[in-house]
Amino acid sequence: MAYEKKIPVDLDCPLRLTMSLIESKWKSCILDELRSGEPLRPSEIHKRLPEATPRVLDIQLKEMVEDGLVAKTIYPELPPRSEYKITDLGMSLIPIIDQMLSWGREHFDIFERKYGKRK
Amino acid sequence: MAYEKKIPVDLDCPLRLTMSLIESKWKSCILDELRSGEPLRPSEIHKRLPEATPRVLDIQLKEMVEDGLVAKTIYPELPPRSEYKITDLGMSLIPIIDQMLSWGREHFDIFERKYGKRK
DNA sequence: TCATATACCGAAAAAATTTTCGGTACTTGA
DNA sequence: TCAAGTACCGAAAATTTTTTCGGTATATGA
Repeated sequence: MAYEKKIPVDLDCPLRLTMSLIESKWKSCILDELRSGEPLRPSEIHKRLPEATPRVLDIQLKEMVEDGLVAKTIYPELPPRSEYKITDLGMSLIPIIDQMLSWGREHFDIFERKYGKRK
Repeated sequence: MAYEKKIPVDLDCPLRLTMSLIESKWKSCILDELRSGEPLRPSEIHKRLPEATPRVLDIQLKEMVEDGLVAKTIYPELPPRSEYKITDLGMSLIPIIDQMLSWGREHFDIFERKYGKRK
């Protein structure tokens, strides 16, 4: 396989288990994009997260499918079409995503002051 | 400086801002250990998180101090003594830690079945 | 015909993170 | 005297994650 984590998830501690499912660079954002329940094509996800390379989205979506957070449907069409849809398990993480979103919005100014505007 | 992140926190998106403060390997666990408000010495934190090397705890605590999640007190004694205490800002992340803890406990069995017991 | 788009994958490079090891300096207890 | 503990830091190695680049295959529209 092209790319594989040594240990898929961390089973030692419930906190690290949860973290290991969402801690890589774009997974939490992908969950947020899929939260409506509407299935999205990879190119559409890339349009919504343009700073992520298509390759890394591909890799992380694959892991999320493996972990059961997202379901993939491949349509045997040409040109190829596939869709990713959040699962019930993935949806159960949305309250955590929500809390992180509102924490980030609430405390944004502290870090903007501290580390300055970027871009 | 010995070790420094290129970009301390990610200011582009509130979700990634929050994630960037806690996503490295032991930060969420450190917050959980400090949540009582009781200051802990580095050696004590290491005792509670024995799988983390003292070096990585040292590095991550330093970043957490820099980010304002933890406060450090150095006592000018010999042998040296220092203590880390969670700040109000760090404490405001505890509800997120709690949700991740209970999510992990709730869904532990799925991943144990899937990826097997380790250790 | 030819560029573009679709989805995906391999391989290598680059970057980031963590581990390992050793060293500082001083104390206490065996 | 000597091992162990305290906190910390530098440097290099190892590992993990992300980026970059190119390639597969086919269809559509200019």
